[in-house]
Amino acid sequence: MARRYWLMKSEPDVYSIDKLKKEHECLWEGVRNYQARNFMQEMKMGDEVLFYHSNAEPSGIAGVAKVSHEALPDPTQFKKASEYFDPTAKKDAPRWHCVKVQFGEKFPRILTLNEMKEIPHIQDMLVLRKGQRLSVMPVDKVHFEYIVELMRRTNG
DNA sequence: GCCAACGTTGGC
DNA sequence: GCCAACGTTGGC
Repeated sequence: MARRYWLMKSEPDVYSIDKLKKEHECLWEGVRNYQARNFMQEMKMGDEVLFYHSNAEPSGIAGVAKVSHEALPDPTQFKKASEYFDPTAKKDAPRWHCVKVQFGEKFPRILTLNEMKEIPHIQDMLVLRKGQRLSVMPVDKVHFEYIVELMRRTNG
């Protein structure tokens, strides 16, 4: 199956692209939405990810990451002390799964949500749909490539 | 901090 | 199965 493309949101106060760059790889734990979880379960090694900073100043796409491990049970669902603890999850029947992602590149600047709204070529992106609150969602290849190219040209 | 747009829960 | 209440997300 062909490589797929995704967008994953993270609040930079919680986990930013700089932190991923430093740690090289991370487990995308804490997703507690079934639709988002299901998308992570579809992810394959090597799939590419737009790393989106949400609830940020400004919000927007901060860079690119790559799926480095396919979905596995989210360990935080079993940890009582975790804010992501889920008492209904059982070890032999985990409810939440998450992938690992690996740092790809950090854009020279954030491609802000406001800018994205002004780019005619990418208006079909799910992330721009009003009321779209998913934290993990698919992205069309053409949109992914358009954004990456745009930000690479932006350097100067 | 506000609040719209969702998703989830639970009473019936 | 309906739907009101509640919780969460995330832009603003």
